[in-house]
Amino acid sequence: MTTTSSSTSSNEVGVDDLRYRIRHSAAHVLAQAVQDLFPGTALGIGPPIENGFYYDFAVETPFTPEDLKRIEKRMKEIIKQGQRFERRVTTPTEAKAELAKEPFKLELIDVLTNAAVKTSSEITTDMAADIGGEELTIYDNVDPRTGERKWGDLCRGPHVETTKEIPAFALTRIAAAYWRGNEKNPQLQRIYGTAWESQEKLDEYLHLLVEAEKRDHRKLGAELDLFSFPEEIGSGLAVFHPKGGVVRKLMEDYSRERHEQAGYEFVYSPHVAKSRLFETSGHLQWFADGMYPPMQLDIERDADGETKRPAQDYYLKPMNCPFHTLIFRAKGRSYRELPLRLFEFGTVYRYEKSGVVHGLTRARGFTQDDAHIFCTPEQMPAELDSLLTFVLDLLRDYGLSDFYLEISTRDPSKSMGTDQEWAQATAALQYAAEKQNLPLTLDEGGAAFYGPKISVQAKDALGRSWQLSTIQVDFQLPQRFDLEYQDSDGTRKRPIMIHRALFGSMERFFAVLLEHYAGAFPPWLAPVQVVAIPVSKEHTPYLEDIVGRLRTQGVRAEIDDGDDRMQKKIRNAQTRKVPFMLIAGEQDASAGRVSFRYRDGTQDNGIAIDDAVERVLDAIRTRTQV
RNA sequence: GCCGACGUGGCGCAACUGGUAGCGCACUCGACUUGUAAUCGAGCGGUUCGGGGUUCAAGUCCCCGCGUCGGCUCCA
Repeated sequence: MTTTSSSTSSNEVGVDDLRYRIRHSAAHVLAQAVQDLFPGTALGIGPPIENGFYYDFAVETPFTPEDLKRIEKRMKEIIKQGQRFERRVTTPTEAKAELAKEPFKLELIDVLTNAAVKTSSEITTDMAADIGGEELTIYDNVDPRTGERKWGDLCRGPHVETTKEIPAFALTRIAAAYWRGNEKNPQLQRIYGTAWESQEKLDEYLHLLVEAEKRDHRKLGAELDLFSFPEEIGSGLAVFHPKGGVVRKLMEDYSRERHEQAGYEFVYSPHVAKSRLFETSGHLQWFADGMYPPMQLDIERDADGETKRPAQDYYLKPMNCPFHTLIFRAKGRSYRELPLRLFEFGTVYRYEKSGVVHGLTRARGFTQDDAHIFCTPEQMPAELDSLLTFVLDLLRDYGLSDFYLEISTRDPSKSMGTDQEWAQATAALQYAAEKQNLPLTLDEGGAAFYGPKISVQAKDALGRSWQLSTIQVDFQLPQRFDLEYQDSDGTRKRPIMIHRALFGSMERFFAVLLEHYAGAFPPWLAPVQVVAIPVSKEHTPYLEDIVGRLRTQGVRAEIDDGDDRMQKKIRNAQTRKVPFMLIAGEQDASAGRVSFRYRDGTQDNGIAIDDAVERVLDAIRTRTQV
């Protein structure tokens, strides 16, 4: 599942937390089991993580699922022994002698004991969790009866007292991971596991995984006939089918309506542009890796085949901002026009590495609900403030309600502009974010190349966090494009640009909603809102009248007049996750009434037709879930 | 991009250590006409992702592409 990790999750573990100790200890048991079963396996690192733990190993042949079962069995034996975790302080020299056969541990000792390196970003959080500390310590696993040392690992702890205090765990998957997270380093084999303070908690977590799999938007997308990724088009490039098209159109329509009310103006821009544009914007310098290679057009040759006029490079656009700056620049601008808010559902293309493409949440072509706000420095704080409120309100209308904010700051190695500009922009964002009274976290060095950002993270029905909206302050593009407006005193000034996308991308937001609702969209978004089911054929005309009434009111209502039995029709509507089933047989028809069945199986029988129609319309109008 | 797994009719799966493909759902047709999750019967549908190779014989083995999945790195 593609979620950003959440630091406010209830699963978060602090160093002293019981779960942290259980998971860290489980990682040690895992490593001991692996070294028992596969002698000579060198160890990487094995920290606790959200919901579990992992350990990296250097092995000749990757682990198989069968190996995993054996390892799990061995771990259970170790846990049963009740080995004690014993802390032992050591020195670099001693530790190196002891761990002479562990090349990766030797490297860690060097990194840890080298003060110059220690303060740098060389040490990742996971590494620090695993081995970092003021002094070097080794944790030994000791047989409680004989006192014999069974195993040990360079580690700062803390751990549980004995392995018996690992009440419930499971190994979940095998994967490869680069040593120290750097793709230039060798790849190790990583085993992931999950561990909890009780069997119930473990079962709960495993159930959550099953639930998440059922809700997987890629699966639901096929089942509900919403979208697909035809191989012929290319990896990461989706087509929306009619049913998915309805949902997407409704999402866009409502968004448009709200943007109109909030003072945005709609613009359109093409999908390709000459290299010059992206040179000016800085994309070719800073974002080229994420762009499709150029198309070379308009080359002219003479009779000998010699080039008379060189080719022009055209690029697919990876972002909409350069185009919007050109709209701003298309004429002289006055302070009276500011803030100028330009909105576009802009489709962009990014050359994602083949291994990262993931359904609609990580596509190579996607449509941003993108806007760029050009304003004066004085207007910026108020604009950011109202913008954040607007964002959160709109997301709530789509059924999300659990948010936290994240501020991403500059990565000096991947950005342009001056420190002062970045500081000013970051401060403005910080101020706006704090006013919202939502949890706020810091993502150091996570900003785009042109400016810092606030992102709105939303949690879905399963408690998973998704990065949705981003709001970025940008001093750079106005400079690079030499944007100006004339102020009231007649002088020319440079506007500030705010980039913002609420849904991030329509495709990703579609996927988030699909998973959030497990395919059971609220009536206002449901592709089919009502299915009418006659008990027998003779009641079809009766229901046709009602369906006709609903349709004239704009309701997406159908009648199932096929040859199936009623029970089958109910099952079909249920599988399609239609919010309202309207059923009528002799009883209802003779009384001018109709019966409801909902997706959860509840029914509400004998409702007067007027009331039934109003009930449907009301749910749609108020965007409530049924 | 890297490591590993995988790729069989629209979908979900089956086919022993190589002997030219079966099932369920969906779809089409026919019969049945039934108050809250699957009526019965018949039929249509696959050059087993693409291209090469090994073999008397390849869905099964080998190579190269393309794509998917789980991670790593990266990211909306």
